[in-house]
Amino acid sequence: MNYWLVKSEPNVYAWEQFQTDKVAVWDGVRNYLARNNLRAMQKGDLVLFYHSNIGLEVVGIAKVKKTGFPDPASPDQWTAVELVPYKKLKHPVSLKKMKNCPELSNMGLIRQSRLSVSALTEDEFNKVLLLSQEN
DNA sequence: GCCAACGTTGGC
DNA sequence: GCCAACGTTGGC
Repeated sequence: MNYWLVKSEPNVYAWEQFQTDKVAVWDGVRNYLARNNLRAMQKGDLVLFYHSNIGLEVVGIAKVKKTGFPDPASPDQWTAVELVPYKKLKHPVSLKKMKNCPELSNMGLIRQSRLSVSALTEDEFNKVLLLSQEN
């Protein structure tokens, strides 16, 4: 089991829309490191869903439904996956909160904020869930 | 292969 | 709206 974090701008594709859709093709990623992360995803992996630009918080957990397949727009080079909503967090976890948390200082989101798909350790994943229990 | 110029992302 | 960080491009 691996853990990941994906970013989405809520004015482009928000968690609420994702929940309505029940499934989302995660394509359009045009960064090699992010692509490698997409390719490393396994079915059933859990993925934190982060709202960038607006909100700046982790709002839910998604699950990998379909593993890396060719991005329809650029099948030779790029990769897409399919995600389904798994759980909405009880309380969103803000970037500020994560930045203030020493255990999360190595998190991909904080170290390299521009990376759209990053890997998380199990500890980091669990810590974010823990923070989402608090108000 | 280096590096300057430029574009994009995303937090503030 | 600004700017730092990062990736890409292209001239040399």
